[in-house]
Amino acid sequence: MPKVGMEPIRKAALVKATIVEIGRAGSLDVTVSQIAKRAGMSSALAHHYFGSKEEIFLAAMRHILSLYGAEVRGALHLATGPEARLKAILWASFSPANFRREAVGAWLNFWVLAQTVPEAKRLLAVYQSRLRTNLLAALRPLAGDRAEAVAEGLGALIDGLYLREGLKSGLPDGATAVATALDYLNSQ
Amino acid sequence: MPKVGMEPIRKAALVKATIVEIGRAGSLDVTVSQIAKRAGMSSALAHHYFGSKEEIFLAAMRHILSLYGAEVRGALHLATGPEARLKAILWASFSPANFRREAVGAWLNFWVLAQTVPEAKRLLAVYQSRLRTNLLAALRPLAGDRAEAVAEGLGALIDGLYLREGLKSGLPDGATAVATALDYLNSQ
DNA sequence: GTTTTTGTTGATTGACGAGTCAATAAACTT
DNA sequence: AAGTTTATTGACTCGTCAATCAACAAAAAC
Repeated sequence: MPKVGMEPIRKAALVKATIVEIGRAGSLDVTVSQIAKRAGMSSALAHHYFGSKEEIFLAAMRHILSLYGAEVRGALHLATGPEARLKAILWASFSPANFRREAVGAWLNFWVLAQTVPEAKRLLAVYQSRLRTNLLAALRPLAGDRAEAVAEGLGALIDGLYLREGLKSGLPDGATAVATALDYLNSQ
Repeated sequence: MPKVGMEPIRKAALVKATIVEIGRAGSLDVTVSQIAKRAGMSSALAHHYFGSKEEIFLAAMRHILSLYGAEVRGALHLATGPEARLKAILWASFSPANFRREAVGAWLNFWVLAQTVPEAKRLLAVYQSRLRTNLLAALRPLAGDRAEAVAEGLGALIDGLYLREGLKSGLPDGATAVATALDYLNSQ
């Protein structure tokens, strides 16, 4: 039943399945077969489209990062004024879409991937510097020359809250995370 | 040349080698053979003493955690007054011993391990609650009923700074990390 | 209507790695 | 001195998994 134009569909399914499987397993120890099975195809097909397991992982990482980026951009678009922009970034970071368990699990593992795979490191660096730029732009009118330091701290705080979320047993709780981050902000 | 009483020596060597190898590899994809080789013995001997790879990992994790705990306890012992105690915790967290690249790399990977291995999760939870208790005790005289929230934020901030350190290319820089955390504190 | 491109998979290869075993030997016990 | 415990390893088993291949099918191109 080979229909033409399957490539993007298959690829998207694989990316989605990869994120789910990594979230499930809690590690990168996920076989191509598992991923392919969840995406409803043979492992050979997964290799056919992506060439290697590493490429699959990288595509999944790009996807998560671009989802996050889109969400931030969208929220930023609606926000006027520095405070609103900061809030928008925080809400987007801890929005249900980014803060679901699978995504957080995947995120943590991409951090690990970045330790070994240069391309993963690059992607993460891009995300970090974008976050930093966004924070900085919103902070400068509020914090002046302390903006740099505050952005640094806030960035680390966001990552830390993510990290802890991955370990918690209960349900993800974006609201509390936002509250903690806002608390930090207000006092600066 | 079998001398008696090797067990603790061999185990210590394996634990040390495990941390180094995980730091090197940047992931838990480290073979028992690699670890054993670095520790100067055969992989069979490593299995003989620890039974399984997972046990080796857990022992390494316990070791790192107990090193950290000892350092905090030592620093806390010398500190008088809430501010000094907070500083002591921060200095210990980012001391050269805990903040060397291998240790940070290992730390990150233990986080991943905690996602799947219950015992690892337990160990990490113990560390987190101890940190929380220490912070809380020092914060209460300073921040009153806001202590809870501040401790939560500060804990996440410390983890986040660790996380980012693992990814950075340059040398570890504990001083800057402490400064960022102190900055957070002062403003609260 | 044949050739080429695209989609698809079952079977296979080749490597690697955790854990076991049998064997060897030194050191303690009685 | 015989027996037991501890230390130690090379060789082996058994499973797993990434990646490849050969083959088949449908659509598109020519």
